[in-house]
Amino acid sequence: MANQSPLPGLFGALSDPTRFAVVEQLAGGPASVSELAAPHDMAGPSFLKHLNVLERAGLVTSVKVGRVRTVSLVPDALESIEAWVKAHRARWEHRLDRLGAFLAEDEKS
Amino acid sequence: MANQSPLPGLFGALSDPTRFAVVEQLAGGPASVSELAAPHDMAGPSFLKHLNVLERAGLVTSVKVGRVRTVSLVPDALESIEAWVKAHRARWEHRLDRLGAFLAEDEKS
DNA sequence: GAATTACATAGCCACATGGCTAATCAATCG
DNA sequence: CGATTGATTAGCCATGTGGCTATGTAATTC
Repeated sequence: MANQSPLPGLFGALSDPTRFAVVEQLAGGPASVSELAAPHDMAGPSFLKHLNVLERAGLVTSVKVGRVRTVSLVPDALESIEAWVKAHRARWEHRLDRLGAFLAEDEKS
Repeated sequence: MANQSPLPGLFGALSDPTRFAVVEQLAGGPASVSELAAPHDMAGPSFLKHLNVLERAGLVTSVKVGRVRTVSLVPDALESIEAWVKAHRARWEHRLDRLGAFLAEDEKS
C-alpha cells in the first residue's frame, strides 16, 4: 500500500487564485510565460514559482524554444479530477436515494 | 465585477490528505466527528481544525445533537467542481481538435 | 452527583508558502 | 559587438498552515 492519491496535490496546485487563473487562460490554448504573467500584477520570479508548482503537480507541461517557454495544459490531470468528483458525487447521491427510500418507507408505518 | 471564483477555496480544502480522506469517507454517508477522526493518527484538536476548514469551504455541513456532531457532504460543492473541470477540459479538447485540423491542413501543402 | 464521553477553545511552535529585489544567462535585434 | 528581451536563480522576509498540549464545557451514564 505505497499508493497515495495524487489528487490532493492537484487540488493544492489549483488552490491559489493566480494558478487557477493561469489554468483558465491555458484552457484557451498554450501560451508563453510572459503572456501568462501579463494579467497578474506580480514580479516575474514570483509568477515563475506558480508555474513551477503547476508543472510539478502535473497540470501543465512546457517546452522552451529559443528564449521563450511555451506552457500548455495536461488534459489527463483535469480528467482525473473529473473522474474522482464524479465517482464520489455518485456514491453520495446513491446514498441520498437510499435515505429517501428509507424515509418514504418510514412514512408508511 | 466583485465576483471571485469560489473554486480555489474548494480546491484548497481538498488539498490536504487528511481532509481529502475525510471527504472520501463522507461520500459513504454522514459520520460523527470521532468516527471521522478515528482513521487519522492525530490529536483531536488538530483534526477538528480540518473539519472546520472543510465546513468553512462549504464542502461539508454538520449538526450537533446532544454531545455528538454529525457531519455530511454538501453535494453542490462537488458539483461545482465537476462543472468547472468539465467546461475547461471541453475547451481544451476543442482546441486540440482545431490544432489537429490545422496540422492536417498543413500536411496537404 | 461523580465520572466519562465527545467536542471545543486557547495558545504555542516549526515549517511551508507566497511575495519581493538583485543579479544571471541565453537568445535575438540593431 | 552591444543592448534588449524573456526567463531564471538566489536569497530574504512576512504570514499562513498544520501539528501539539492543556484546559474547558456540556451531555450521558452509573
